[in-house]
Amino acid sequence: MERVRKGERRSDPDGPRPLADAVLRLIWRERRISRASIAESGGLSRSTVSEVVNEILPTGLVNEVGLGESRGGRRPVLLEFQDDACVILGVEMGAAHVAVALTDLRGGVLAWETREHPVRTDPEGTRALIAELADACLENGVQEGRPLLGIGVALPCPFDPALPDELSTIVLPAWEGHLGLEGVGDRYGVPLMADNDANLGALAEHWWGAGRGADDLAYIKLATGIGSGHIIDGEIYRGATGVAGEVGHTAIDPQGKPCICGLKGCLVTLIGTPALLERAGELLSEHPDSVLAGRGFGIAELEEAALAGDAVAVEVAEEAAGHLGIVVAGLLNLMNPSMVVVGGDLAGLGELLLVPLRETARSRTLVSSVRAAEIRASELGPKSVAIGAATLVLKAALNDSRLFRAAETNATGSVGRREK
Amino acid sequence: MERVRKGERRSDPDGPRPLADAVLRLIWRERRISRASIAESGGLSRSTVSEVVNEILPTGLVNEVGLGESRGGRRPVLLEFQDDACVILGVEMGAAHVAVALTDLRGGVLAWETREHPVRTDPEGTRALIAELADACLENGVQEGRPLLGIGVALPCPFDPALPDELSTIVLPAWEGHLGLEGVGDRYGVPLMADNDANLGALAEHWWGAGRGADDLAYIKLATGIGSGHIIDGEIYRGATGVAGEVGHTAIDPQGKPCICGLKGCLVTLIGTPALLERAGELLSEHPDSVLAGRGFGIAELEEAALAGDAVAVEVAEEAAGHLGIVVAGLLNLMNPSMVVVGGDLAGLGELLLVPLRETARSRTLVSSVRAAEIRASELGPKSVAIGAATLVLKAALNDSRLFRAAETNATGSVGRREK
DNA sequence: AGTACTTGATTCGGTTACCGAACATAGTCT
DNA sequence: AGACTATGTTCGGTAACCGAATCAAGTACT
Repeated sequence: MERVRKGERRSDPDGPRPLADAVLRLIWRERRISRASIAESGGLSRSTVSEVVNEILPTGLVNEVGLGESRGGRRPVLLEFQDDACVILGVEMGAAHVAVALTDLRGGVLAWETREHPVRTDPEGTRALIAELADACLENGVQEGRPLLGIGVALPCPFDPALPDELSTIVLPAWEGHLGLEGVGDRYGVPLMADNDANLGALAEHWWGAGRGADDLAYIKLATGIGSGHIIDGEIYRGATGVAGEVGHTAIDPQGKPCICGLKGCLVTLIGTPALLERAGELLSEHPDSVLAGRGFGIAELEEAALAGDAVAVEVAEEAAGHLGIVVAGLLNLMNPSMVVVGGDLAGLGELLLVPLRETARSRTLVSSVRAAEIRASELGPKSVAIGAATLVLKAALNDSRLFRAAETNATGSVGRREK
Repeated sequence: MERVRKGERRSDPDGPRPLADAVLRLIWRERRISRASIAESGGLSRSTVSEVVNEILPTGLVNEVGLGESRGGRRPVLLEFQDDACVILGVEMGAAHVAVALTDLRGGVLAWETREHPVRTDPEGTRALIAELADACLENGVQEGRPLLGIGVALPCPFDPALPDELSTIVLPAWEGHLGLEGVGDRYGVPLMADNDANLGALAEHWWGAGRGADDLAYIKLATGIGSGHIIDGEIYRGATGVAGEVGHTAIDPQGKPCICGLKGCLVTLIGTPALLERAGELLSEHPDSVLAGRGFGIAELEEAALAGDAVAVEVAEEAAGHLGIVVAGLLNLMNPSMVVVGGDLAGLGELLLVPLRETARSRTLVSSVRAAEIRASELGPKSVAIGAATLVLKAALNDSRLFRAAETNATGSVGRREK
């Protein structure tokens, strides 16, 4: 078990408490653990652990919950992390919808609200909608007195946390380069933090979903656009300017269709949602017996048809898997993750997508350990990005427990909202 | 200026000294700095800095070298890092040659020895050759009494430092999976550490060459094979199993020539050294007036001809740049480094290679900040890998100065060799 | 030149965050 | 019952810092 990183001398009594935070993280990770086990796995003395734990207990994040099994001596007092001590809001801004999840401190979704909205063109309405859905989540999902820890926001565009006020004007021109969500955080008196949607999907799958235990993973989000998020050594990888993961515009076929980006044959022109629907339409002319024939259909219907074994839908999915496999192979060769998680529109197809995807990817990768990387479908499905947004806040609080302390003072008898 | 990471409590008097190491690193980085400036930029008190510096001075790694300019008060005593306090051996094992560099603590090459050798098929002879060249370097390049800090080794195959005894049997079958160089380290009584050659090329360019200041960079090594090394956040990135950077087998043309790896149209089948020579041969039949016509030529002659403006050679280089550009574009989109450094066989062509490379790469990348990544040629040329091997040792010592202390006790009056 | 002020370096006492030893507690094993 | 073992707490000790005071050596103003 890795040693706890010990703290440095503090001059400021309100400063960070590295050791207390490290112990809190350990308890969080183990869920239930005794003081003696903390000392052992953290490389600390029992006296220090006692001291630190007694500092943590009054926060309510950890409780003593009875005794464990004896290992030949006195039975240990079990400490348990209280997953419901706080709640977190995770907001997903899509290109054309908003979703809000309310989670506990273990990634569990307590409430979920989503609505279609022209996010790209209506910043003011989007801000109001986020507040509305957040209120709804807090009213439906919160038990009395549970403080709100913070709000995480997933953005459908590149985002550099180093420059939080510089939003990409390419994807969201109407937003004029700034998010303007400070008001939402102020409304509840909690911190607000943001990141790119694919990054947060990757984070969620790493913490709670298909990617548990994989410290180096790539998450590929298939939708209208195609992006990837990368976890490297357990942390979100953003690249030099925060725009890593623009995997959708990898050129597959130099002679392919022109893309909005100005290039030809980008992955997104082949397997972006519009391309999939168009391809299905093409195939329908040869297969008038398909269940999709003669009616309008969207990606949900296409997915359903594929699962039902419809020849056209299956063909579309297999072609998409082939194209995606080429890019995944390049990704494996270059970055050598231990896992690739596929999320978004087609992830629900499961093995129908994964089998041809794995075959293409593995036939195009060289080194055996690269080929050994697991390729899986998202476990969290459409909620992964919003859950990841909430996880961003949880991660920050576990790294600096002052966020927990700030939230406690914020607990209200009402739904957690604070009238200022 | 970033704060120095303060030390944890030590129970072991021979344990690591994080603060002393951090101060030493700061002095190394600034080269000349006063105690007061260390306190300021490290976020420490002057009293602590005095104490720590007085602990460092007796090691001889840092000396007081006179007074600096007054800033309105007493003139500061300047401390200077002694770049020549130790020497380091950097060994490059290629597929068919061995090179050894002796460097100081600032990446300066004090001696350089290289010889052709069938490394792949002759492990025992290679080990003896490494020892021979190392001896030669120490005899030529070392001033009396300079201790040897350690030996770094660059390997022409994937290497996972977590499993140092499992060598890829694909690239080096005759080595039977283990390096067997412990004897060389023992011979001089110093530690020996290894890594992949492209990783070490990246490290060298990041520390001393074209990549200085770029905390996220990719280094692409063009040779018989093609590999890349990646620096992420200032550290070598190895991926989950230590084989990241297998960029040579990215598929460019699914209908292309078969590659030794079993795929078709890999980058290496288009711009690996043999492919370049073959392509030049093809073009010669149409251009009998080329300076290359009617004689045998290797990559050095091809490079020379291109620099002289020979049409065939220039055409080969430009085609190669185009193929490489496609892969570089994918790399930029995926990993968003701030710089790409091209090293190896063609790097000497300079702008002749870089201009078409930049054009292809930039025309195939989307986000403006990705396109802003600089694409440069290696500054360290053929020595970069061996220098990087030495840098691996330097880096380790700067992270744990006990290595320096161990080396001091090892100083000999002779060439640094120790008869055991 | 003399004086006030500034910056640099050292000394020394104080504080913090840890450890270790001793002890109380509560279990198992024979 | 007695020996032994593991858990948790108390308490004194100490390494690794800081801060204030002091000495040192420069600049700036009068």
